Amino acid sequence: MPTLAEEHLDAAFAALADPTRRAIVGRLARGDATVSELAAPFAMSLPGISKHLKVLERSGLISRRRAAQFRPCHLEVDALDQTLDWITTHRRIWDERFDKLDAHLSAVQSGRRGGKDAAR
Amino acid sequence: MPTLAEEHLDAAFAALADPTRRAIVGRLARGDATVSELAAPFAMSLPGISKHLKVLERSGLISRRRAAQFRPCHLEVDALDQTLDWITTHRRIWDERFDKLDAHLSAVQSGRRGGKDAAR
DNA sequence: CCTGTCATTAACTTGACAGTTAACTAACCG
DNA sequence: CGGTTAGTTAACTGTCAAGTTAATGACAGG
Repeated sequence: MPTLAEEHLDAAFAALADPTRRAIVGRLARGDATVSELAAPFAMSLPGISKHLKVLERSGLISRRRAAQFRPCHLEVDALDQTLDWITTHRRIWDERFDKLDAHLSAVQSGRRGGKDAAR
Repeated sequence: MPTLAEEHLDAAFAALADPTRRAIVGRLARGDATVSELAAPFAMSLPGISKHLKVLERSGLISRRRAAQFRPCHLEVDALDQTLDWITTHRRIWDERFDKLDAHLSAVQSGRRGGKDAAR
């Protein structure tokens, strides 16, 4: 039973797994842009870009509004932050693991009291 | 022509897009583990887990060694950091955009000199 | 050496996604 | 109204990934 946050991470990470979409996110980090503006750097049909934008929108990473015949795209930085949070959290857990190992080694070096849990 | 780093990001983000694989990474952040240990929490066949591990390994997020008939898995935190770097970089670009906007607004408020670049 | 344990490979099914072209919708502009 | 610009939807193709079961490899230990 995946939580809602989990499902959102699925979509956000999957969206970021494509280089075209990462480039689009990179562009939008500098400010909103229309579909044509976003498409310009790529040797890809407009429908192709449109699909990428739909993927990004479903993932919550971008939103779109209507302005005349344009559809300006906007980076939703909160969604990006959720992916950031997941990674930093687990990165931190990893670091804490080393802290514990260091503490253990220090204890062993000074106290010299048994080697339980040394290696699996 | 995607750079090597780009390709690696493709694989790393794609690997993290799956909840099972994220859970495996989460487990490995707490320390190395064998395939069976990693598989235990999941209602999935062992070959299924094996495939996920292969995806994680190809992405560079984990490595495996051999110890008797076990294949202990190890989190490669550098690969995780690369994804972290990509996101933080673009997150920072986004923040700087606001800085510029603020500067612009301040300038407008004090100096009152023309509205170039107001909206696209 | 043969049996059990740990794990992978093989073969297959199913479903999703990237990309295309062609056709369509929506809105401005003259 | 008709044309133009901006973008999406439809239909189709090819590729790749997730999951399964069944068979196979690698190693420890009596």
